[in-house]
Amino acid sequence: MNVNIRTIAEKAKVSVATVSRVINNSVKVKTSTKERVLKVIADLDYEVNAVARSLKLNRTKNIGLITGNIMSTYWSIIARAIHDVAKVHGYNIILCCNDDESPEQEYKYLTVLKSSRVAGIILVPTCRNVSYLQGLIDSGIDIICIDRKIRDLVCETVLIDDEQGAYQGVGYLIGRGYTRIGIINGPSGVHTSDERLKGYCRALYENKLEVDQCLIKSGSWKQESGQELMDDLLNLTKPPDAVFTTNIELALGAILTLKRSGMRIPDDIGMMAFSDYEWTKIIEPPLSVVDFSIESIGQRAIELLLSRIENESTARRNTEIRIKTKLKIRGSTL
Amino acid sequence: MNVNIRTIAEKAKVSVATVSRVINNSVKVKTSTKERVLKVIADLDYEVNAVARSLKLNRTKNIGLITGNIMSTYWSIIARAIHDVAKVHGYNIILCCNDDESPEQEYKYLTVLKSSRVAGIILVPTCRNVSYLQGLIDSGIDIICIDRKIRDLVCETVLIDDEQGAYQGVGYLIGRGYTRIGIINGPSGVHTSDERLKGYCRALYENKLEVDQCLIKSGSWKQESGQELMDDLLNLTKPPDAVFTTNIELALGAILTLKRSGMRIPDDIGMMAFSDYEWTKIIEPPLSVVDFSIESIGQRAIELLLSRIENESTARRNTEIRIKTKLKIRGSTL
DNA sequence: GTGAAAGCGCTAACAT
DNA sequence: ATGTTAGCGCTTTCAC
Repeated sequence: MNVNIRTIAEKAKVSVATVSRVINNSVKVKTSTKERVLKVIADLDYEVNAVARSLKLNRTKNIGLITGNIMSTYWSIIARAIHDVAKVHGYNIILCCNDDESPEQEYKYLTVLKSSRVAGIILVPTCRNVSYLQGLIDSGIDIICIDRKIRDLVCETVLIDDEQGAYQGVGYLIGRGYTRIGIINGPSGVHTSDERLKGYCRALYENKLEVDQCLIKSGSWKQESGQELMDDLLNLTKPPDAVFTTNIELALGAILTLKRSGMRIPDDIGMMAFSDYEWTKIIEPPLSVVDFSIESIGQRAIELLLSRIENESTARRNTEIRIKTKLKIRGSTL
Repeated sequence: MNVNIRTIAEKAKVSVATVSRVINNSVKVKTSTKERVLKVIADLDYEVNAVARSLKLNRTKNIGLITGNIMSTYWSIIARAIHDVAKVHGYNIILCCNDDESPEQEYKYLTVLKSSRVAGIILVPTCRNVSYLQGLIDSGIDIICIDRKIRDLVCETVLIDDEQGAYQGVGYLIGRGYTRIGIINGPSGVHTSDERLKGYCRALYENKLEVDQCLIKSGSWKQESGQELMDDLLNLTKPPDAVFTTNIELALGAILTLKRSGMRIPDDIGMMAFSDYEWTKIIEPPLSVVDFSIESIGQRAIELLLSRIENESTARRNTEIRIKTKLKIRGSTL
């Protein structure tokens, strides 16, 4: 027995329109009437039916977030940042995890979110449904991409300065005297991996070091992958004297392998990772990293999105925000 | 220009009722008609408006998850497990983080979720809005509590065997010869902390060791708290010879303090934590823990919820599922 | 097997 | 300042 706007109207002896006005504070309502209505609302514990309101307005207060594996620190920090800002503005987050980078899953999430009339979407794109995405955007759905830039897509995007970050990190290793530097990377073909690899290559190139394909390893973003790829590097005829891993899970796996093989960091091998996390400070030696503000990605993205939503902005913008990186040197590098 | 069920009906020369029947596969529709309708739907890229459907049915396909800080590994694993099962059944997750255990925030989330007609709610309760919660449950909203049992609330609940877990862990420490065992705990008054403390006390008691209040420290669940409380323990006239931390963030903080003070684990001090995580294996020495399947909590909870939702179960059940713990002994204990 | 029509709870244009 | 009413897009009862 749900109490609705009509029940309130009857009890308060006003029309439903007036109740609606009171609820929304839209038009001036005589103070005495307003108070009477509010009293009835309080007495009956009335709450608006958000679904009905959404149907009428053709828009919900929900924001879709299509992200990677929420169990990974990285995505969870971003999700949290988005959640917090959204909350302040009265929006809920619908969480969609697509950790295996599946374009089909992405497509499905997008259609479901569209069908449920979300106010907007923040997306970590697989970069495969480009024309579908452009269609959604052009049809007026507010979408912000994060973490990856899609060439040929007109869409506001927030990402890390991946190339520059890797360049800094690898450049530092070179400066410290390492000459055979391996890289343990995510899947190739993915924006983030490709950009970080570019930075790695540029650092070598500018320092007149040869790029040895044997030293370039790529796999999934997961810890197990870090373990295996580090094994591969160790088994090389000429193994590396330093390794750069492009995320923190990969670093975890790599270090695990190194420990098992009895290699000493940083003497036998130097280690540096892209992205910092809490446990990097308590391991022995503490890990040197390319650091950046992960939450900024989420914050900038949700701010961008909310400004589109609330200003009913419909312009086809192609903004690109790049979060800066900076080195944190600890004990894992000479 | 949104295409709706009426557009489809007109183009397919049928009534809206028939279109609805096709969409929902509800009643038998003549094959030829059905195909004609499906063709139009495909041609026009029609998708049902989930909001309108929800208004009619008075229920959405969204499930509210009110949890702790999603950035903490623990909650993210649970959220992920819930998400995955929900996805298979066609439900979305609305993520609500309440990491500071605020009853007001919890109340607000509950009202918002109710107002947006979620199909059900999975809640990590603050244990403060008990009568309000009972009201919601009795009014027919399906709610599953996780991680904490609320006395006097008739509600299906999934939690860890906290008392037993702590008992096991502390019992093991005692068995290894430690006699002055400190505990770094979460906030007192919270079910989880209290239960784990009980287990700690029981282990001491059954082994004829005195419970020294100086050795019982409680604070927030966060890393910083672990750092500070470990400092306190170290500054005691008679510091502990082993420490049991009741979650993994606290362990991280405690270890950080230990490292800074030059204490050696496990010789100067033994360490054991409640709950395992990946990095526990790469630190030196690897951490001994009381382990349990975190995702099981989420899985059991969402299964319980879905069975209530889909069977339209309205019984006032008081099921209590407890996840079992088991020791993982590594190098941080003698 | 199919259609007509009521109605879910709300907002907003229009009328008074 | 307030009331009347149409209609958002859908499901479902009832009638044929």
